[in-house]
Amino acid sequence: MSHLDQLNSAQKEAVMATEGPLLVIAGAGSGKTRVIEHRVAHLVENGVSPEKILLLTFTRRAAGEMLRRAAGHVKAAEHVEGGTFHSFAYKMLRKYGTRVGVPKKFSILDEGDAEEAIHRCATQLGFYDKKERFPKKGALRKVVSQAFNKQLTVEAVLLREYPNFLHLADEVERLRDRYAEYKMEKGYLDYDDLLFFLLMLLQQKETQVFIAEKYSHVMVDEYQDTNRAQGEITYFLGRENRNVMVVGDDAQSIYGFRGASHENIMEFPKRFSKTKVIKLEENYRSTQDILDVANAVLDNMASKYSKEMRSAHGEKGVCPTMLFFGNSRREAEWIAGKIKELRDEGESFHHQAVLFRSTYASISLQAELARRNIPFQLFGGVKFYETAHAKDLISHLKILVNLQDELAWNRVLMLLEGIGPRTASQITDDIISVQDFSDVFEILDRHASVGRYGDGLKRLLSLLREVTHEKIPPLEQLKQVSKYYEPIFRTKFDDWPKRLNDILVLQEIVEQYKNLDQFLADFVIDPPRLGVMAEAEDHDEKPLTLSTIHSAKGLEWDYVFVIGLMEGVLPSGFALGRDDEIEEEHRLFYVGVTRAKKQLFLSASYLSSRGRFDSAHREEMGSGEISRFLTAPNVISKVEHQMFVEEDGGDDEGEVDYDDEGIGPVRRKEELW
DNA sequence: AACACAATCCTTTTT
DNA sequence: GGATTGTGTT
Ligand SMILES: Nc1ncnc2c1ncn2[C@@H]1O[C@H](COP(=O)(O)OP(=O)(O)OP(=O)(O)O)[C@@H](O)[C@H]1O
Repeated sequence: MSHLDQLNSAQKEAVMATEGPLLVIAGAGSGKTRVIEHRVAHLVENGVSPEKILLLTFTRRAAGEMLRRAAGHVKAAEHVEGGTFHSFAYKMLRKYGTRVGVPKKFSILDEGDAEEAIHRCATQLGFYDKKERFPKKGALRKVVSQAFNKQLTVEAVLLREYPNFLHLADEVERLRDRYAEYKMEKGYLDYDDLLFFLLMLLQQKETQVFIAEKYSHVMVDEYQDTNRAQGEITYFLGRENRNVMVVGDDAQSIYGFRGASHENIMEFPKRFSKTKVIKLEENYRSTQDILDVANAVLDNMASKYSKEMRSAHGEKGVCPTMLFFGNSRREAEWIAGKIKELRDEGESFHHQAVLFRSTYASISLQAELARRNIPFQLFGGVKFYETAHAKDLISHLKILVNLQDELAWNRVLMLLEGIGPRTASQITDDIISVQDFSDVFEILDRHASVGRYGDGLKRLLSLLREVTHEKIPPLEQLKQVSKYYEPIFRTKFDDWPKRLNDILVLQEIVEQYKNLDQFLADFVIDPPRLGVMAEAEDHDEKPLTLSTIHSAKGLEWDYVFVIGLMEGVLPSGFALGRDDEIEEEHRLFYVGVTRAKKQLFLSASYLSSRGRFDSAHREEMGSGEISRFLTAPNVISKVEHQMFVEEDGGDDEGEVDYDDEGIGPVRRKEELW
């Protein structure tokens, strides 16, 4: 029982309340996740088998952290079940999907695949034949997805996001229906379908009974990040035995763009009668100096999240620092220098993080870190599984697993010289009408008589013959495919040397699988943790973290730098002029600030690195002003300011001339604002 | 029907 | 800056 000593009384109460619905609502760093950890340990110690405990949350990163921490106290706890809602849905639907009409074998469409599918549907419906411009696939996917995630009509989403296409609501709705049919016909599920069909499954009484037997306790972390579907899923998971605990912080709700809101938290006690509500009052993460800033930020928001946070240790700490630079390269130089300095004083890279609103805000810093040989790990931005070269290779593997995979075939064929959309579609249609490889070979053989692309098809044919000839391990298959792909790869990408390493990385990942099918599923649902940049690879030292604020949720570091605090960056340019979105940006800032344990740096630079290209958007991006979240009087009065501005104002395109001296900190207080 | 090049549009955060 | 759409050529 010793682990219970690591909890305060409110936390203990939550841990000991092992029966009945429970809502833990508390500010950042108050030990909510710790409650989950210890509740798992406590349950396991009291005889609950770990497989009967289900832990869920929305983001992969938070899920990983939660599972890691939950396994930390009692050995057996490493067998608890859980992950993201999506990964749980995938596992359930694999086994029981047919009960709700999901094809027996299905594969997952990532965003790019989904867009491709939607494009095909829209083309089939003739929406691109008309003279009038029809929204492009990316926009269409967004509308369809948002309508589901926010539970809105297509019309309502259009009104908000694409008012210029409002008159096309009927067509978009027809497209949505067609897309839904298409997916069922072809055995595809997109991310939203995972939640949709899981919910459908859980609505069946027999599933509820079965789930109640399989899982005695369900816990959801970061509950404010759940949207309507996920809230319903939680409800049905707990409906039979009512042992559901959700934890969250309404002030940290930052996924409004996909339909998450604090409503689920507020509604929880209504959905589950006799819910025990526990609030945690003390903050164990940050120094009081940091919390003072965080409290001020909370106070500035339109909604009143009146949770005054105070440090449990009563530790005052170091005053947060605000830094202002002439341009983003100077910002990057200074921050990289500071990080190095801290490391040399004994604060390892691993305990420091740089956070930003969107990945592009970190580009200068990435370059600078690489230049200084500082190892870092990047979270957010383009996912490995979304890069064109990875998708090319993966498509070949998908074919091997599912010969009817139309989208994969199309992609593979389009890579060949002389084959464009038209020919690719024709050949694909022929192929998916047959059932086994020998027939496919025959079809390819037949098409290979066309001189224009015959050679390419013959190469493909011989590759396929080789990898299907006998049972060979996934890694061997991938190696063959890579060899086949190499010449295509070199022609297709001018920057292929930069991408080459990814191909080897992919092989390393595949090496761990005996089963291609499993690999392909994991690759999209639970992608391997490899944010490790090439720069970091030959270091033994654990890397620095670079992360979007979204992906930093639930995590903490001793030293945190939040960069790019300008109007148009944070708050994002997209949010300007929309009150509800500004509010969400504000919460995002709050999340960033509350990641810091010991010291917090907040930085802004007058010109972003792409500032001069962005003339088209400069207006809405807010002309280089410091973020309103920072200039609020009650915030700025709680931080120390340092200015680093050169006499000439700083030219971003200047010659590369690194000079760590020369620009001294100029302490100012009020003048600038 | 495919391709190369030019003009034009759009750019976030996650699964 | 990249992605997509349009135009002219093969
Ligand atoms: N009772 C406690 N005594 C000492 N340290 C604690 C206690 N509770 C939590 N902590 C520590 O405080 C930090 C924050 O805890 P935790 O991550 O559980 O907070 P959280 O409420 O989940 O935060 P967030 O809202 O940011 O996800 C962690 O380092 C945790 O180990």
